[in-house]
Amino acid sequence: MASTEKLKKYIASFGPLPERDWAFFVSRLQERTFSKKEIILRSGKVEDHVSFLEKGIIRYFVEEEEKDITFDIGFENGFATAYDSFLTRRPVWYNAEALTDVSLWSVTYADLQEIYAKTDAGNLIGRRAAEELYIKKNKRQLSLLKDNAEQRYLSLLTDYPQLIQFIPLKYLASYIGITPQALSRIRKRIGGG
Amino acid sequence: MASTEKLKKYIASFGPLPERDWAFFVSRLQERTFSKKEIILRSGKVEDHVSFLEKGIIRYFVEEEEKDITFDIGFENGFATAYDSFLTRRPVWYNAEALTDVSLWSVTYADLQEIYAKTDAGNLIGRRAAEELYIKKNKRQLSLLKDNAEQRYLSLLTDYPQLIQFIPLKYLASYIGITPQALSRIRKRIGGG
DNA sequence: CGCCGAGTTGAACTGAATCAAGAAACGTGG
DNA sequence: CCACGTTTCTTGATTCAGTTCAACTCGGCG
Repeated sequence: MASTEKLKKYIASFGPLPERDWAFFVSRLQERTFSKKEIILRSGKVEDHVSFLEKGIIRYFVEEEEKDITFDIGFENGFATAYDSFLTRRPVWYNAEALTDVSLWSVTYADLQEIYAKTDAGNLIGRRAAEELYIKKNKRQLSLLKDNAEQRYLSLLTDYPQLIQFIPLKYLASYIGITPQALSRIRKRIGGG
Repeated sequence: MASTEKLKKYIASFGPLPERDWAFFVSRLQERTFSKKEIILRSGKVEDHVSFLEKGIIRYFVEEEEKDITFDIGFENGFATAYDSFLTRRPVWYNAEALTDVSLWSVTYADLQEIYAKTDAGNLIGRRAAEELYIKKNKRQLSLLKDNAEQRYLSLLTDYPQLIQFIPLKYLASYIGITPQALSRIRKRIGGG
């Protein structure tokens, strides 16, 4: 029973969004919900959706020998998809898991092609999603190169203060690129958390 | 007087490429050349091209206090662009510099829109470029999280054995995320290079 | 020639990994 | 709702990869 209001506001912030385009877009949207710990996309599958993360947190991880690595985290109010697989139609080599109850507004690959063909706003949305995902990776790459672990943790704190409390320390640590022990010590050192 | 053969072969490898589409695409291509150490894109400008890197090596770097950080390297036979700026039409906050003499096949933003509108293959090309850039970032992100400096250097060696010899050690070190001293020692330790 | 930036090497230091053990939190079944 | 086992988190001790500071070499270029 969720509404598409948040998504509409988000998309409208990119540029003009004719009511007609929006209506067509909405007609192709499907709501998908997942409960905490549920796997959203499993390694070996092809990603068939671009989704707006209406509610919840998603982690993307690869399974390495002994431990797995959380290389990306999707926060609410942004796009979420295994974009490389979505574009190439080839299987993903990583997994996506709901860290909390999650609610998505999704369009399938086929529907998106139709949206591209029939609306101007569709192209804007598609391109903007691509850009958002790309920019996020770019920012993170730079942060991994120039910031130390503590600075990366503090950035997360300032960017998503309400959200990181729902993420188990071990996943945050992996995302930051350090061990759980090290993150535990950072938290102790800097106080509040 | 370069030819577009390499580019054609590259694009044809993505999927079917009708001669008509290719011809239209080529009509919008412009060759751009830069000599070693020349700045290709300066911080504050808007990226107006998506380019195929026909020949040469490009480094992308941010200027930090005292030293700068090479966060990306473009190698020949792949797409090269400041994709975030290209999509958003907003200024870049980093620089692109030719590490060797560089030769590019470029399309402008405006021309690419026309190519999208008038050809099917255009969409394929645009999407594939996006995907290539995204995948590269994804791979690198994972590598920064799970590999140590020596492994990252070895990956570079195996991926671009002929090319890394043209890149000054200090830029490679920055790209890997370590100091020049540390890379110098890694090279000594592992022998060849 | 002498200068200058790039690379090398050494020594001391530091942030984070690893190994290990105990404490807290969490989920499941009774 | 409690008891149990399992997972997650914390804390300590030790080790290690990479930084920093510093001196020296090398090669190109005025």
